[in-house]
Amino acid sequence: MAGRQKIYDEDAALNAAIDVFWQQGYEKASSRDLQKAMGIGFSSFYLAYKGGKQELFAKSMQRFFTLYPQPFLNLLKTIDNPVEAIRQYYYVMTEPNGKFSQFGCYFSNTIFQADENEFKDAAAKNLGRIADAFYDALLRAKDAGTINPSIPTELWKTYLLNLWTGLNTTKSIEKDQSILRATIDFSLKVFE
Amino acid sequence: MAGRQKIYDEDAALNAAIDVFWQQGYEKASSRDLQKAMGIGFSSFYLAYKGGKQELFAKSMQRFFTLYPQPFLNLLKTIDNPVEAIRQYYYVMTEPNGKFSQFGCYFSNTIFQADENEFKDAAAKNLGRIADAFYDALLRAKDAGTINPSIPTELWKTYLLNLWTGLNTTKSIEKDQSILRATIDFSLKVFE
DNA sequence: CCTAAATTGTATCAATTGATACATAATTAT
DNA sequence: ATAATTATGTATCAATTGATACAATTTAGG
Repeated sequence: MAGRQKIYDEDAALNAAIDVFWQQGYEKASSRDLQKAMGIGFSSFYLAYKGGKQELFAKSMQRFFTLYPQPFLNLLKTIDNPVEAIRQYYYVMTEPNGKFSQFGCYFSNTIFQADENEFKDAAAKNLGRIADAFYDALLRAKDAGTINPSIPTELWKTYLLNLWTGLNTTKSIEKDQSILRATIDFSLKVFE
Repeated sequence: MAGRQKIYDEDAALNAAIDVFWQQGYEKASSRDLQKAMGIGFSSFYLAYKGGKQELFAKSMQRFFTLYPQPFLNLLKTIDNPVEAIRQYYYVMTEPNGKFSQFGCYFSNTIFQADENEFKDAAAKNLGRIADAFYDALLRAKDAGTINPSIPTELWKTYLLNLWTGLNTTKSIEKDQSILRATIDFSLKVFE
């Protein structure tokens, strides 16, 4: 393995790219924006990501899932009261200074903003994985008698997805944090 | 008033522009795409819309409201059972071959896709106008004893907005029309 | 008819886009 | 040391963007 050493940190660069895509979306994030944020030039960019912006975005979305939803989904497996945990997860969309309320949901944004159907499908699949994990945790709580849902089992995933994806837009219309949280609370009551 | 006569129909051209913006969003709809759909050239385009794409979009969004939500909001004022009417309105998002399910909600899309905050705010305001009309109709029905809502009055608008804006994304994840409709039905039960 | 006003068609502009070419620099194996 | 290999910096490409210039065309009023 001869050759010059990398002058930049690959992980740090990818994390920087995630934030650029998160803020601007796939189409609006230009390759120059990305390179600037990643602290690298054209040559290093296309050497590391031969597929260019497309390849970078695919890896970026993959790591986003690993960084943000995945730890929570793992936690959810060990928790007795999933409704309360899910509520806190949804609350992050209402925190005025958080990345989620400012940039929105990475996956929902992608479904809206990306041209390539490949990315839309991948984003939808990631949201589906989250809904699946929510479903599993709630089903365990129901079987254990911790919760007594009044909503039919077959609607759980879509109902929870719709609450989350809705918040992603609604937060731009309704700025009052307490109203948003009250709407989350009310919507989640059907699981208690 | 001397001068050459317009060779194209202004209303038809604006309607064509609406569909282009609806399908592609403000940023992705290029001025050439718009001109082609409108059946006019550069000169006529910038003569009719001196503000260019921005002015055309502003007028397009205005007319969209007049063409689609407005007639329904007028109808809502004359109706005894607003919940059933609102349900049907929400159902359009689940019709596989309809413009709404294919292109999504014009206003929600704009909030996600437009760069200019001016357009995001205008889109949010339009959604607010719809929510206001829903609120008024439901309040009348409650006062008349037609419905017996179990959701606090102060959450009505946000709850209804969230259901609608959520569907705009959720329909891309959950393709089963019957599940989508069942979710709408279940969510609207709190007003009955 | 003729002139001023309004509309249209074509060519073109500067800026930005994603991406590549190519020379230079640094590192390791032989 | 020298060759092979990897990384970097700069210049540049073709395509597309929103927008303008300008001449040609059509129409109404005098």
